[in-house]
Amino acid sequence: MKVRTRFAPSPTGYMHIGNLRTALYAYLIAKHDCGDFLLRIEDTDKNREVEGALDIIYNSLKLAGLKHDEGPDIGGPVGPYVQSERVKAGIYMDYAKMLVEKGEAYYCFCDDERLSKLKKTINGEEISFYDKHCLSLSKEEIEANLKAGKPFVIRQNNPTTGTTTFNDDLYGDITVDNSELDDMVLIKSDGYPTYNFANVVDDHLMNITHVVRGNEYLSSAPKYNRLYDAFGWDIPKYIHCPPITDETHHKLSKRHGAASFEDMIALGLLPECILNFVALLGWSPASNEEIFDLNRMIELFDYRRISKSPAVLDMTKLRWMNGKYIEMMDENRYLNLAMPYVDKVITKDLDKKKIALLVKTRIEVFPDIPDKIAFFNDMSSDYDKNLYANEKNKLTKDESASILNDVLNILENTDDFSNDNLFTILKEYGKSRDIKVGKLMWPIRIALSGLEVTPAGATEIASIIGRGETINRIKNAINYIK
RNA sequence: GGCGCCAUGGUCAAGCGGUUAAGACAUCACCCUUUCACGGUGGUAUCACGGGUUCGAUUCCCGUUGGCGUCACCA
Repeated sequence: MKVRTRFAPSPTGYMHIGNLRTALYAYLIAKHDCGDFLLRIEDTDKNREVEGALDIIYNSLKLAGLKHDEGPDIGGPVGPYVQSERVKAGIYMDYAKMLVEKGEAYYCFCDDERLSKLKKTINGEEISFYDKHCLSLSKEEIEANLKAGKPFVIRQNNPTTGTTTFNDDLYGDITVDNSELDDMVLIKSDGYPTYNFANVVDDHLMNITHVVRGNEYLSSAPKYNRLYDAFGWDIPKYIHCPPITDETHHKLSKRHGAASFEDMIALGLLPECILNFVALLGWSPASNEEIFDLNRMIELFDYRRISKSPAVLDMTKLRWMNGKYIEMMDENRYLNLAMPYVDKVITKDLDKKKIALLVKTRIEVFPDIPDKIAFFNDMSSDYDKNLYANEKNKLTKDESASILNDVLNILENTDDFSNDNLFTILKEYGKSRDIKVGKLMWPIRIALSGLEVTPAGATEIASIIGRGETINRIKNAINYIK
C-alpha cells in the first residue's frame, strides 16, 4: 500500500515551530517511501478563524520546500481538502448518523447549564466528564426534540467497563480503562464536526496510512480507535511526536520570541536551516551527519528513530547552524541577501561587495551585518581610549601614540593603498623599530575603527576606506589619545 | 486529583546486557594569527533515586521522585 501522510493545520494565522516539524516529519515519512503528502485544512472552529491564515500556511510550506501532492489549492482524488467544504457536503453528519444507528453514538440535548453542573474544579483546573444522561432518551423523545428544533450534539457512546488498547509506532501499546473514556462530542451543535471526529473520518476517507501529530493527542488516541472499530475501518499507524519546549521546559509560546516559523524568519534565520535544525529536535539520523538539505533528509529519515522525550529549542545552536549555512552559501546568493543590510549603513562610495564578503564567515544571521561594518562608513569619535593599551601585545597608550605618529608619516608618503603594499611597508617599519606585526597593527586598527573587534585587519580596513579617510582617522586618533 | 507519557552532560543527542558512555552547540585552556572570527588540539561536564533480574546493568522489570500532557460543542 502506498504511504500517505497529511499535514492538517488549523488556520490560526500562525505556523508554530512544532507544527512545522510535524509537517516535516509527515512529509519525510511519505517521501522516504515515495508516498503522498497531502495538505488538509481543519477549519471546523468558526470562532477561531483568522483572516489571511491560509496564505501563511501556503507560504510557510512553500518557504520550507514541503510540497504537497494533494490539497485545497491543487486538488486531488479525495477532496475537498477543506473541512468546512466537507461539512457542506454533509460528510461528517452522514457518518455520525451511521454511528448513531449502530448504537456507537447518540444525540445529546443537554444545555450549558446542565453541563456546567457536571464540572468540578481540581487544582484550579476545570474538569468535566459527561454522565451519559441523554443516552437513555427514548426514540420518541429524541424525535420530538429534533422536531422541536432543539439544539443537539452527537456524542460517542463509549463503554464504561473493560479496557482499550491502541498502538503507537513509537510508544508501543497503550492500554487504558474504558471508564476513562469520556463520551466526546462528535458533531457540535452548529453542525460542524469536532477535530476528533473529522480527523478520523477524513484520515480514513483520504487513505492516510501514517497519522503524524503532536504528543498532546496521545491521551485521546484510544477514543479514536473505538471510532475506527465502530466503523469497521482499518486503523492507521500512529506516530506521536514529542513536544518542543523552551529553556524552562514549557511549550514554546508567542512570548518566547521564536515560537513560529515566521518569527524565526524575521530573526534572519534561513528557512532551510530552520528546517534542518528542527528536524534534529526529536530525531537523529543513524549516521552522524548534522547538516543536510531536504533531499538528504528524505534519504536519511527513519521515523522509528524519532525520540519520545521532549526537546528544548536551543537558539544558540540554531544561530550557529545558520552561520554555517551562510558560510557554505554560494557567493551570488550571499551577496543578494547581504547587500540590503550593507546598504543600510554604507552610504559612502566604498567597495560594498568587498565589505560584504568580509563578514561572510563572521555572522550568524544577516541582520548581524550592520553593526559589524558600520565603522567603514563612519566611526565613533567617542570610543574607549583604553583600547590603545593592550595587555596581550604588551602595548601601552604611549607606545600606541608613538606608533601612530610614525605610521601617519609613512602613510602620508605613500600613494599605493593596496592591502599588500600597506602591509609590506608597515611590516618593514615594524622591523626597523623591532615591533611585532600584531603589536604594530593593533593601534592602527583601533584608530581606524574605534572597535576592539573588527571583521578585518588594520591594512585591510585602510585599503577599503582609502587614503584620505585613513590619514584623517589616524590624525584624529593621535589627538584623541592625548 | 484521575489517567497517560517521558527521564544519558547546561542544550541537542548516540547507545538498544559487557563501550575508555560517540558526536554537535555552549564553556574553558592552549596553538595558529594582521585584532576578532575561522581553524586546530586538548580539558571540564551526563546515565535522577531505590529495589530487583543477571556472571554482568545506562540498557530489562518494579517502585520512588521529577517533568510534561490530558480530562472543551479548541484543535
